[in-house]
Amino acid sequence: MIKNLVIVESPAKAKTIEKFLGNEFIVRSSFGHIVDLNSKKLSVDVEQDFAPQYEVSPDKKKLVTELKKMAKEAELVWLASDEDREGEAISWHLFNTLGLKAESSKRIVFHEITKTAILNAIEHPRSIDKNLVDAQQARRVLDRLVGYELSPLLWKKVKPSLSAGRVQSVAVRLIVEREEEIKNFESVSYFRTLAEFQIQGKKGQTIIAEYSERFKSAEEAETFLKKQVSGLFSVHSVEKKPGKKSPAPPFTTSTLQQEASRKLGYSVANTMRIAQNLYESGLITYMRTDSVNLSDLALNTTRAEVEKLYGSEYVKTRRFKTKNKGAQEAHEAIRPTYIDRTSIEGSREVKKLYDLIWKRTVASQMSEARLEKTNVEIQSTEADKMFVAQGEVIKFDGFLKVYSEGTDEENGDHPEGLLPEIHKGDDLNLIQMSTTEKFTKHPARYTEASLVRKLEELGIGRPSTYAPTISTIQKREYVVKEDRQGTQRKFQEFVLKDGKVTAKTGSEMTGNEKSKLFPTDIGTLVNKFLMQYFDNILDYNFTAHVEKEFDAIADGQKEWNDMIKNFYGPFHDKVEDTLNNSGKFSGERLLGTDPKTGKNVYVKIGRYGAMAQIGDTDSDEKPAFAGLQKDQSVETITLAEALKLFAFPRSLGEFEGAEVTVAIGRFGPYVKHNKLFFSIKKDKNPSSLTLDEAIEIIHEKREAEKNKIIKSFKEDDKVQVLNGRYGAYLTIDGQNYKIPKDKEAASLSLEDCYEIAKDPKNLPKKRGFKKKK
DNA sequence: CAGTGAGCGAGCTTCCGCTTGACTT
Repeated sequence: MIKNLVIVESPAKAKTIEKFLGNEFIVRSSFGHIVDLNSKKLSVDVEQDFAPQYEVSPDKKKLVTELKKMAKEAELVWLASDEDREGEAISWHLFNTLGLKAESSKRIVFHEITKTAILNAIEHPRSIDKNLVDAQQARRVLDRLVGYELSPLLWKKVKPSLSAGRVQSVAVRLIVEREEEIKNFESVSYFRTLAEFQIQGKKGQTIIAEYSERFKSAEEAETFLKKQVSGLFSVHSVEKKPGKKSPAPPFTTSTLQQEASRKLGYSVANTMRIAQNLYESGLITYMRTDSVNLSDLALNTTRAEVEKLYGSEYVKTRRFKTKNKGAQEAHEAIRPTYIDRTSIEGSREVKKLYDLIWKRTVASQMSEARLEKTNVEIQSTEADKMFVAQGEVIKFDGFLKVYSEGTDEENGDHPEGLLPEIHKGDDLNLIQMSTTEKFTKHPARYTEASLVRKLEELGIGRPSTYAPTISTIQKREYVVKEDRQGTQRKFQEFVLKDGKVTAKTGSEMTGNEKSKLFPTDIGTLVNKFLMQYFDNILDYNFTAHVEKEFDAIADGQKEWNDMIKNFYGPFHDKVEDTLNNSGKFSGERLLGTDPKTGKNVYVKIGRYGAMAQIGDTDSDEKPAFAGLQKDQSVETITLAEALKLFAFPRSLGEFEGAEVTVAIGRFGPYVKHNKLFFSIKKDKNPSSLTLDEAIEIIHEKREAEKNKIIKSFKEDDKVQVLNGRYGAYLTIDGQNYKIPKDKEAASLSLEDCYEIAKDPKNLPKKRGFKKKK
């Protein structure tokens, strides 16, 4: 007989709480939502007040059966899902699905996993807040209607299998628009002037200052420098001002992702995987949170730790308030569970992330750094404006002590950090002055992490969806994350030294990009389509606007079905109208005419992606088609490049009595020989590939094939033991089997292989998600 | 995995948020 059954959302949380509660309580987890709308259908009854048709999620069936049984046996069931919109809905679904009764179930909430918080929650149960549940239903239904009406429209008008949604489509829009800004950006050059002086009478004491005017042209810059040949320099003013710096608040999901990207180079998904690992080992608190709040327990232990490690002058207890409006704050900030664990065991990447979290948490509870800022103005007898040098000296490091231990570039020594002792009226000797051409920079492309920051700022998406959203827009091929090589750029420079001005030119790399998000042709096209017909949903304020309505529903001021009705009417009309009254949206671009045939040459997005086309679709003759290559774009491809694509398939000659051809397929360029395909690697150009090179590619592939075979059998050539991406596996007549862990792949006999194939356990499991293409 | 692209039509694709494993050839 179970006395008390407590249900929380996360199994790791269940384990911890069970320890606090003693043996009259059993704690189980729901693993998040247990019911959802069916993914194959709309599952919203538009005619019946938008009634959602919930089903137990397929992967939760077994769990629900177990929980049902336990709930029946228990005297009291405590619904302890998170204290936010989704959490309230989870409790409500548990109540309905498990068949609970009001008199034998209670709803409790806590937003930190400490003994006091839990015991306090048990003392103050409440009932399920149906208004909050309704706000969640509105959110769920709205997202379903938008996603499941817009996506099929895209399948018809643009390309199959595409998707659109309240969150992902705005993420794509941000990236597309940033790229447009960059394309339209006109870089302007200017000249920046730096001078190095020596303080008279003080050997070796130098100071570097910048002239406070930037010159627009090389002529202006050169004239200025020539004038300075006869200049006399002295200190016009020295101003010292105290300053201070305060630590950042503890981590939320979004700030953790940003910092781990900046300082450790982790992708957003990688950070979350490692954090999950730390959480499950009990080393950090929950990693999907929008709160910067620390529990009293955490504040106290951190204070003690700071005092122990650095002394009492470094202690400053702070409570941070979240500035983020959409925050629901069901959890604490991300922090080490035990702050006195200054380091942990594990892989390098796990240790580094823990270290980052530890430092950020500790620093947040330390005193501010005190600085002294110095501003020196230097005058020239030959110039109207001042040369300025700025210095910053740390008088008391405070929280910076913790950061300076790591490899943190942001707080590394600034060259202007230290200024020599200098006074008003000091005379200065000019050592050297230079004026260098610089260029204004276009706005930065998004990284995964900076995109998350922007989404959070707009209140779009939640801690649990930032990483999946970024993966979705890449999976749909709306955006790609990649490195791109920049170009060399020349710049001019004038140097004044020993009374002479010399002109120089230099060259520098510009436009190098590392792990940045670029829109693809299809991403750009889908965005254009959605902006044309559904700009209200792509509006950066759309989410903020509906969130206000969800809040009104949660406050009981609005019925959720009314809200959905008001939205759905015009939205659905627009979907229907677009469906019936607009043609295919292919982004077609006329490049020119084919010199051979005189026919028009187009590029556009088709059923299988970007393609070039010779001839008109409505003419009697069927047009010729050719797919674009991976690195080509509908936006930038030229007529000559497009025409080249039609030179395939191209015959190279004969090899071993069969024709060798080169062509470009769905997966890039390939060589075909004897009905076999051989991919051409990126370093070779298919347009200029020779027969010899093709034969070499064939030999390489054959060699690789040979190494792939661990074992084959004369008696039955259908049976092979092969080396795959995930280790050895067995294949019989095209069907693959796993090799049990207790068997050695290389020493399998033919009988062993048959034996393995008999056991259905060794069949590869079907993937949980859909196959690619 | 590799011959496509109009149109015919079958059958498929798709959302956001809450949570972990299971497991890929």
